Amino acid sequence: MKYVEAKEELIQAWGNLGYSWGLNKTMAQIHALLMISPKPLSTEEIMLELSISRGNANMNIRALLDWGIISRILIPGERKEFFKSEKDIWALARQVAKERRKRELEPILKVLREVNDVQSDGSEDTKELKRVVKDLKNFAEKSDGLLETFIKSEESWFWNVLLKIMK
Amino acid sequence: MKYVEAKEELIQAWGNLGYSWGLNKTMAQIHALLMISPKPLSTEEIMLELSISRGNANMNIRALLDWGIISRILIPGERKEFFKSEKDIWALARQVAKERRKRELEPILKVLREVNDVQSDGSEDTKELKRVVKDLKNFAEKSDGLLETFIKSEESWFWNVLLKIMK
DNA sequence: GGAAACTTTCAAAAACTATTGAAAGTTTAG
DNA sequence: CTAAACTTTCAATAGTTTTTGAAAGTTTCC
Repeated sequence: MKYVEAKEELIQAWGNLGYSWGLNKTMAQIHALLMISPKPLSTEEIMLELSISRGNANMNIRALLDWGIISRILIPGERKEFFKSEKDIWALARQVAKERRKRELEPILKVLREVNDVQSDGSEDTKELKRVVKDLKNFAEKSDGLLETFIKSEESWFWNVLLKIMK
Repeated sequence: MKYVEAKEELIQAWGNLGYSWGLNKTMAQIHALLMISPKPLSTEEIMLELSISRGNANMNIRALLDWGIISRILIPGERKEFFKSEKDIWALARQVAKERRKRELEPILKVLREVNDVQSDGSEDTKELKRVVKDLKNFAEKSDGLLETFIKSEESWFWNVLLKIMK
């Protein structure tokens, strides 16, 4: 397989995966492009490589900065801003986990805690609801704890533990 | 908090979480409704409770069946079909993990394996690409293994192991 | 100051996804 | 066989998200 072909396939595939991680398509593609680029790229270069508009590039670059998975680079003697991606996939995964925890898990935990003290009127419906909420809450809290551990962990330590589990 | 209020909040919140797990909004809401219902519901009842159309109800029920997270129930003496959800959240999480592994992780692994044998022409770009692909592949394969273990594991065993990790 | 280089914004357009509901299809009971 | 009960389909519509690009804003340099 040729370089250009491989590059395109990879951007495509990473775009899809990023999408299922909660980024949007363009965000994920910009990230993929920066991942495989040996040097930082400017907005201009990103627009050109991915054939996207200036506005689109700008917005998604900002979103990536916001998620903390790419960073702004100032090159001496250049007026443009350049961007580079965190190349360590482990760090990236941790960052994504952190964002998603904040954006997704925390809101549902809040609701579960509220709903938890629904008035029990003794009916089947209420009983079932209470049971389900209890289970969900338990599950969500355990997941939250696990995520927290993951986010704070060291790569080698984590994989070693998992290796043991997977045996 | 009153029952009806709690029910609505929960359907809403579960709808959002389901969405971030890869279901769509209505799918997730139908699932939430079935989760908290003590008895199986018919399409009619689902339509009514969620104020959605027949077609929409039908399609999303089918999608849930497809994901394997709800099941069809035949009640003797009734001609309608009824549906109930898997109530064990652990089993549900495992099922979702299984589907997403199939839908998301497998395709990218395939691409990574293909892209892996790009011709190295000695340039910086090619070197960087190879490096990134190697890392991604390593990460994706480890994740795949972990997911596999999770999908096949027993609840109590899994949480016990994780509890130990999290200390 | 003012012009060039660059970044940000945002309303409009395009692309994509979800929903409706009526019609067609299927199954069951008598 | 036929009517009633129920399920499925799908073209049209509604709703949401993404993208565009031109204009406005900002920074830098002489």
